Amino acid sequence: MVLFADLNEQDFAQIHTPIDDLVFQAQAVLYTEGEQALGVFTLRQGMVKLVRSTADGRERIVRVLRPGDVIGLEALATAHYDSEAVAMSEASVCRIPLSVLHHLSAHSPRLHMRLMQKWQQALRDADDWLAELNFGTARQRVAGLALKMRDHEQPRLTSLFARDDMGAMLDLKLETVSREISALVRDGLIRPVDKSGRRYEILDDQGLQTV
Amino acid sequence: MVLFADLNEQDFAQIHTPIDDLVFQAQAVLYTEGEQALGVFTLRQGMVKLVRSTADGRERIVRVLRPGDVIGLEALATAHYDSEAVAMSEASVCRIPLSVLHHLSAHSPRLHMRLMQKWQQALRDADDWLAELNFGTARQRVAGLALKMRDHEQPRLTSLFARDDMGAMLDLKLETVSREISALVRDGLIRPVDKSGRRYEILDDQGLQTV
DNA sequence: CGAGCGCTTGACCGGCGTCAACACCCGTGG
DNA sequence: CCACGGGTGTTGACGCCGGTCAAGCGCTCG
Repeated sequence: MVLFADLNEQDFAQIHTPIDDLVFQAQAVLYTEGEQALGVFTLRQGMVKLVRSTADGRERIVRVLRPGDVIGLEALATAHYDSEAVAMSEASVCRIPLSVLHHLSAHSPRLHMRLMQKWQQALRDADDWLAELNFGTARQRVAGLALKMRDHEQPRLTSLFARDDMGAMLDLKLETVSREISALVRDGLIRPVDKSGRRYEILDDQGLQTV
Repeated sequence: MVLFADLNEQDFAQIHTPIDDLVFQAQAVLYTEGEQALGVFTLRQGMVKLVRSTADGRERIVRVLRPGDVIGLEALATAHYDSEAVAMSEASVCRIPLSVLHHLSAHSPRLHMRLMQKWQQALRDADDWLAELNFGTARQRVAGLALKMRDHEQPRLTSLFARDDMGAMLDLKLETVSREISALVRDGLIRPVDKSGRRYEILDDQGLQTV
């Protein structure tokens, strides 16, 4: 598993509470902003978006989590979730009770280390979203998102999202997103591989970076 | 201190490496992006900005740290800094060697808890900057920054920054920042308290939130 | 086959960027 | 003491990028 990969037998023996395997449908809500936390999730398959509502009611996607990421880490510190988590596709997760993590992080240096890496990665991701995807022209943002969402196994392919979701990630309107994607296709930087508008092939990643 | 507030004698006895008190002048660089990390800093006085450079050379301020915040937490996980840290005013800090934190976080549950709270706070801050300050119109962003930078002791007062720094925080040009501040003053929401353009009094915080 | 949803495209307009001039503060030197 | 110069903030004119409103297209599903 994501967090337990390098635990030894002694560590596992300390886990007395069951760890659930769960599957959420697309659009299902894992938890809501401010909700009392039961546990932390690790993501095995699918994608999950973290959504925040501003004081005046607008919704903002602050990050997208992919397989291997931890969902709701903040619950470890406060027992509440800071944002809403919504499955963007069918998502299979493990739910790990807070008690298990609190106990193990104090008694297993291996899990302790692993958790710290996850904190660091989450913070780095958050800063990346701000510095790379929410900075500059609409063209630059869309190009940046296409690069960030490259497939790990097949780096020539990338996954985009519903246009209004992309708008909420990049602080653009969905029409602008659509226009910029069309422009990237027209300029020969990417090419759609299906008719859904979600999967694209990257033809010129050098060009995408220097847009 | 920020991290050591609730340690007991036994914990302190485990600290064998000196912890330096340092003072940085305004504009001084605490560390640079990617640099090998010597330690983690806690901020006692002053303000520090975290700056990232994008692939194409633009500079982006991802967060501003204030007294009580930890600078360079990511070094705990990777021994490298993810961004550049620059003092915005004279800043006094403590530098805590990585070895001290690694040792204590494994042997003192109190520091362990404290560190986790700092990770959570840093992540929440990062998401706040994205969701509240980099979303919506120029007016909303400037108003949001004024609210976020309120003085803790005197909530009617707020500290702004050099206009180009504010631009790098909000993804606006400095002229736009200047115009929007002038507009907020003209509309009676804030009022300058000195001639430097840095300190303002908040006259209508309800109005600022609902801009 | 029609209804509905999401994506695309067009026309128009407003907000923000660009370029420029100017005001103000402060330190320096005649 | 005042003149000068540089740095920073403000304000104006104008153009372009992206938002708004609307129409149209293609896919999916009933």
